[in-house]
Amino acid sequence: MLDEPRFDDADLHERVTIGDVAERAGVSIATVSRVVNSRYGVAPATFEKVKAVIDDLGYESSLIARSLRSQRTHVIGVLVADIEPFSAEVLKGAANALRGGDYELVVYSGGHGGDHVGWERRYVSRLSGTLTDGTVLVTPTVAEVSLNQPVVAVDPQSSESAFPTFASQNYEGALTATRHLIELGHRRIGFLGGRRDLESARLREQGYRDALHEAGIEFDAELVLEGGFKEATAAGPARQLLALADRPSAVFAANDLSAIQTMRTAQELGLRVPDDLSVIGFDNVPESALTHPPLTTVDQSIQALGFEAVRTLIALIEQPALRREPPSHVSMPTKLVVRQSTAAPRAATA
Amino acid sequence: MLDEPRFDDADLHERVTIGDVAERAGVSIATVSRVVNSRYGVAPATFEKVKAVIDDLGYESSLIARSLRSQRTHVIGVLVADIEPFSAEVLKGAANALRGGDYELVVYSGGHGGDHVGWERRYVSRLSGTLTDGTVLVTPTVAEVSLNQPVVAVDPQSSESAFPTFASQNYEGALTATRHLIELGHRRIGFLGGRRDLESARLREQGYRDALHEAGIEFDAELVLEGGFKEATAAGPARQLLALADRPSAVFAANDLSAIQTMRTAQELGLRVPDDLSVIGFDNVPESALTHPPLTTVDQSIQALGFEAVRTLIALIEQPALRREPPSHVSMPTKLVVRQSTAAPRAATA
DNA sequence: ATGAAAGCGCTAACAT
DNA sequence: ATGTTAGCGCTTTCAT
Repeated sequence: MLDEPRFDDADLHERVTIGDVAERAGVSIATVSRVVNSRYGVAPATFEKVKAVIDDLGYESSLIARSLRSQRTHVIGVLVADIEPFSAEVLKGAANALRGGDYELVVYSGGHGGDHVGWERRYVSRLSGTLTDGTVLVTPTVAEVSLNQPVVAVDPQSSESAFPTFASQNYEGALTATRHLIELGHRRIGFLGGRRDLESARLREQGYRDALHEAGIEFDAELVLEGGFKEATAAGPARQLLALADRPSAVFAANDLSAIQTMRTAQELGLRVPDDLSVIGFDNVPESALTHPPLTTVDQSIQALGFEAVRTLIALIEQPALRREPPSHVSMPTKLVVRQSTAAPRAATA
Repeated sequence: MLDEPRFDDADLHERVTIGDVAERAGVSIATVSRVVNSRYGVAPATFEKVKAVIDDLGYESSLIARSLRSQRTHVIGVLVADIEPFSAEVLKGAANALRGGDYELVVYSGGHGGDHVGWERRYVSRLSGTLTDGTVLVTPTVAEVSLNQPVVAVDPQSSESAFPTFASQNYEGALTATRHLIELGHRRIGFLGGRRDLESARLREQGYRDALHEAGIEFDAELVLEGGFKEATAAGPARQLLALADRPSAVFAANDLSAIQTMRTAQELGLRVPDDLSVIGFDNVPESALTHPPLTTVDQSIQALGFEAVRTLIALIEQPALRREPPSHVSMPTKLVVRQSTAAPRAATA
């Protein structure tokens, strides 16, 4: 029982290397390596002796040193720009796909919130061919990444890409969301768009436009702003939308985060949701249920996206022949989740 | 525009190494390294020339190779047993602390859900001294990890540990949760505990016991089971609790995941929540608002835990002198969040 | 100002 | 069966 615990030099043990083990066991480094990797050609007695020393010293091979030399690391990399509700759900799905298997997961996130186009190119080349056996790109800012190992993307730039992609039926989901508002009687519907470089953002906008069109509602460019998918970037456009002289009675935000920000902005402006303003989001991240009122949104199975992406990646890693096949482009269904942030407009029955 | 995109050899570009740059620029590897790391002693003309080649070739230094040689990597490691709602919130907080700074984040998760005691010892030694400048341990299974670089822990084994720890006021939170049930009129209250090796689990059980005691309710060992904090491990104990001849009218689950599992089990057994059974959780992960009915729970600021842990870790990395100070043990307040899974017991007013 | 060379911890040929 | 050796891509002395 330590009286006054301290992080002092006694705790700063030097790392035990393969050389330490070799020396102590009286064998060569190569032999230790063989034991560690259960290679053939080690005498049972030597094997046991080395194993004992390994246990004794508490040796663990350095993944980094090993990955520098050998091909397979049994590590899957996931590259995210930031850890926020959407990517966190992807990660949960990815972790789920790995459970029980013999792959480990390394998530790499830049500290800059991915505000730099091409960040993943940088990270991919910094990590791959080395640490990981394959990489999952989440909402990448580039459509192509050249790499000497398998890559798949979740919520890609384009589903025409050269590697497998995993997305939801964004167009259909956006149609459904907008129709929901129209059916409630809204005619003046704002759209707070996402990152235009992502296919998902483009398709959601198209769904919005087409739903208006089929309902005979004229498109008004004033009502369409880009919110960038993040709370910080959505704040300005949301305010702009709600400050309009002829304010929309409803806003379809291209993801939950910007929908949540829209609700916050509405509140700041003294607008009540859904009485004065209906808000609908997209994603159905868990956070969307925590708002007041709870957010109506379009559910996409984000975890399933991450799950399938990892499954496919592992298949690609283990069966190189598959890499010659045309890449699959998975598109998953969405579902309207009606909660309490949408209602009929106050003044109208339209 | 590719007609039928394929992942073929043309895409499998070899990694550009420092040697490629050196060769192309007609300088030595050492010089390129100096340019990359902005070291002194490079002629302006050489500097520019090399920089041009770097841009041209799209060279990025390998983090792995670099970390093998040099001390500082500007990467923070977070070790989690699995990516589930709790750890995901910690990660969001950690990412938040890194935003705008010049550290990057690597999350390492074993594929085995951390079902192996001491897994983090393994991962710490596999990664550290190399890839990362410091490590955040999340819900570790060991109290001490010896390492030649700073370590901090979130939701530790013990807040007596030799490194800084970050936890919530688990005892107080559990008191509050149990009192809430008692105030509603419950007398027969089950407790679905967590991983006993974690201090949080032990404190929550103590809070439960003490709240019963102060209310003059006799402790019944039959009503206390260990649920292991995960849905899979909680299922059995939850069923056992609800199948009791003298079934509890309320259950306090030691975290939200086991509370959610308890609600699910109740439903399977035909029990309505909260009419036939009240359920209260602990954590307030976003998922807790998604249940039917929404879960009453004790909120802990999980993201803040992750945030502060990273902040402290960075301070420890950048100011080695701090490592000689006694480690801080942060304890954050909790808050009861009453939603709809708790109510007065049906038959009694107690 | 620049290059040659050693070496970080490890694996994989190649010897023996 | 085991050891020797050559790197993996990089940083860092130490020469020049």
